[in-house]
Amino acid sequence: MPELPEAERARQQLDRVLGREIVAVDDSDGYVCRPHAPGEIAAGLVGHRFVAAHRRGKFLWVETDGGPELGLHLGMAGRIAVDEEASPRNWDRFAVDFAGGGRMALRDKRRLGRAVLAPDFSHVGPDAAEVGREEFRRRFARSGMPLKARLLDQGVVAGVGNLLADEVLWRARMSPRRPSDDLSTEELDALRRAIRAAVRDAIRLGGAHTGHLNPQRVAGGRCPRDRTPLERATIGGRTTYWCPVCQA
DNA sequence: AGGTCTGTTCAGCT
DNA sequence: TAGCTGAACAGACC
Repeated sequence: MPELPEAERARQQLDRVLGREIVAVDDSDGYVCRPHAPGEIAAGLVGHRFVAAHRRGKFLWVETDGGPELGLHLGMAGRIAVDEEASPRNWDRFAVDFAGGGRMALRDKRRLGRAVLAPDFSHVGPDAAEVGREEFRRRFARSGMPLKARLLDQGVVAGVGNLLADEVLWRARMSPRRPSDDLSTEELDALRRAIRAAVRDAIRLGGAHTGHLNPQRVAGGRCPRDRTPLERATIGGRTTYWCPVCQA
């Protein structure tokens, strides 16, 4: 389940194909490549070269030399495979072939990933690891949604998924149910620091599953701080674990 | 073997 | 319009 750390690893994979000439594109999966008709993405890319790979939150995009940008999203189970053998069961939902035989593929069992030409990121918030203090204060507290739901909204701050959200709230010692417009300026700053620390650690340690709380996100799980049995509920539409004592 | 769960995004509803 | 619900995907797991 890719979150920001996994998306960053994917971006680093895309760095490996910069400069290569695109000779063919498989955009035949009409669901992953929606709203494009088969052949549309290919027509936009063939003959060009990728020149830079970018990421904001979980959204990836690749610049080309004068052609349109290619947007990529890993969905829930996707990854970027560079110069790997084609997968035996057709899990390559989108692929680009380069001159000389190299290949870049969006490998995604679930088909929840996306490939799109000229992606629009106007509705995507600033990257969770980069967002500044003033901007975070301004954006985050504009709604009374529960903290958990607000963290998951990629239009507010981009890159926090379900596991990372629980980790952030545990670090910040805040209840996932608390209304977001209830936080003081000091608490908003503390929440932002928890986001940046959790994201930074997750990137360093290799993924969103590496947090302190994550091993306890199971039946019978306990708070890593005070050993209290964790609460479990659906908040913001997602399974949420938290400590009822230290996250009051 | 069938039912439930998984997570993200988006459409559609109130 | 803010906020919630369910659809979409298809495999993992019990």
